[in-house]
Amino acid sequence: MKVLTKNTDYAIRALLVLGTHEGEYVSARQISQQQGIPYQFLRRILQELNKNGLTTSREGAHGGVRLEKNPDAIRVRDVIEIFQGKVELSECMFRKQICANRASCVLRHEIMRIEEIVSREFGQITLGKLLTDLTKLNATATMEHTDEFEIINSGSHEKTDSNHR
Amino acid sequence: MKVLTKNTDYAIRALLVLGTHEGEYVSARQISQQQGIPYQFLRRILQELNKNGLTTSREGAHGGVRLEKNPDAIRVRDVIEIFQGKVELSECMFRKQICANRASCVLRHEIMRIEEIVSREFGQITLGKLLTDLTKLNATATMEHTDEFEIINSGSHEKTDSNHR
DNA sequence: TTATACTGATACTAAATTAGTATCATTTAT
DNA sequence: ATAAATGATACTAATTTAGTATCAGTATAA
Repeated sequence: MKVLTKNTDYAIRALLVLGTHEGEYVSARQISQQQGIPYQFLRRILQELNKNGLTTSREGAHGGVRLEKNPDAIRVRDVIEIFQGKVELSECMFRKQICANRASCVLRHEIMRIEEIVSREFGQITLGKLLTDLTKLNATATMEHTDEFEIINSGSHEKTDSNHR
Repeated sequence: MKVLTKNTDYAIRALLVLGTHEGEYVSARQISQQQGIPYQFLRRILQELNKNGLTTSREGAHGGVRLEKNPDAIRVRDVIEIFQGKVELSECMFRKQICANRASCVLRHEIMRIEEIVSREFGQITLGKLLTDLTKLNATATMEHTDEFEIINSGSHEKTDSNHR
């Protein structure tokens, strides 16, 4: 039972990076490398965030993406909805044929209730909150190396795409 | 964001049918027709329920599947876990590389919390409860035709598989 | 004025999951 | 014997998720 897809996961991590650089434009390449997210995949994700008004971008050298909205106004639920559709009954075998069958009707009722809970919970987690958590975590973390909160993606199979032609 | 797959959905509906015939063996064909579930697909689902001890079966003519456990002892969560894996972090991009990255770490923390809530909620819904709901629904439902709670699956594309060779 | 570092747009492929179908062997009631 | 059932398992199709590639255009700065 997968709750978050990579899309959403990467998007939130990217937003966290942007959140630690508020006002600045950060390039997809930089985020990709810092977070170990496949470059081209990330690019599409960032474009999607742009289209949804969470970020804005600047083209050309020294360009990149910048957080547009206030971190406290960005809810994890919003991001989930961009990439995975509504939490509440998006995939609905139900709405189309509402209670065509009473057995699915009673089940549906319970599922809707739980989906509402999940929606509410994800609606309460803002980027601002995550950034605070991150700061705390970084503060506690026995102050060693790493000037960022990176600690890359344990030597996985993923190439960060080193296309510096 | 799909919460239940067809597998799970069909399984629960099948269990509801069995629950309304406690002690009796009901054939896959019968359930398939009553609920509009593709026959072969349902067969595999029932075998899975058997293997997990929720039901038992009898072969041959007049055979079928029978509820083995008490409806109050069957939780929707159990069924979900059979077909979709654990609610809590089954798909874990996390457990394998726990907090390799602090950004995913803060996110993960929140997701785990929500998954626990979901798990708890689904753990509280038993087949017994659904059966009660169903009975009420049937009682309220302006007593017309339909001697069962069927009202088949609105003329869909699915064939119930009329393989009566 | 040209090389470089970027984004925009979009098409494509690959992998994984979900959904559904088919077949054959065996069992059991009649 | 035959029909109605399950057991086991292999197969296909559809959908979703993940990832790659390419080309056009823009801004900076040497």
